[in-house]
Amino acid sequence: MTEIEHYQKLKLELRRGVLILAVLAELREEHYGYSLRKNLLAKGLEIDEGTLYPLVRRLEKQGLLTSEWREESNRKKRFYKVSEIGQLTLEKLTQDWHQVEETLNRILN
Amino acid sequence: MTEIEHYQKLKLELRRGVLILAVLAELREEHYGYSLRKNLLAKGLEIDEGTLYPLVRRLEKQGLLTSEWREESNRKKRFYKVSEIGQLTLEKLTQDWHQVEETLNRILN
DNA sequence: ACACATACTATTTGCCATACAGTATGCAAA
DNA sequence: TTTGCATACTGTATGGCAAATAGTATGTGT
Repeated sequence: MTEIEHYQKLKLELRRGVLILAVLAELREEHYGYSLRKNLLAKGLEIDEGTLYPLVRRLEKQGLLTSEWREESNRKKRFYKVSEIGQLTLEKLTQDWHQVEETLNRILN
Repeated sequence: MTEIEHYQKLKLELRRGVLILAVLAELREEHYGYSLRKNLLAKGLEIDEGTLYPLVRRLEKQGLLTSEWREESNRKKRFYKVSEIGQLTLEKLTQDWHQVEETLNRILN
């Protein structure tokens, strides 16, 4: 493994925990998979389908969001939205995030 | 698994990628394992030994830091410090971090 | 004796990325 | 008009890696 590959891997690790939080936050408003992905991309977060779908699946299994098949524009799509528990979890995680942010920035100085 | 356990796990995920960056940053100055851990703790980042030691071992294997056994205060300790490559990687990752920070905060609003 | 200092490892668990694998719709060119 | 291509849209399998957990072990000062 080259240095560059190592670096890329570390960079991925950095994104990792953030994904869940981003998805939860974005799903305060209802989205289907594709639009969720596009929205996150527009805000600067690229996430592959093969990463996103298992992720929402996991979050749903944990009760943090709900999903429903519906037809829209002649197409069946699966719509996701945070549950109440998901909303609470999001709020707590947001606080945790700000703490992590502070701590790391303190260390980086 | 209960909701609380899920939450705790997510919180851990959030810390995850940050650890490497924190360790690299802290090792701009030389430390041995124990003092490294104490230092990070003092700055608000708790990290278990069982996490820290494999981590530094990994970073060393990747060439991001060097280590050396030395005696100090009648005790042999293993001292760690970032290498040149580690320093460069740290700088790049720091930029990446700030970008992640921006992106996530944008999504959270 | 006890607490603290110091270092290290094995196992378990879970997740992300990668790659693979589709269906359906609209539109343009042939 | 049908072939083909783009893009919308949704998933699954697996492999490798990493953090947490729960240990082992020795030394030192009080």
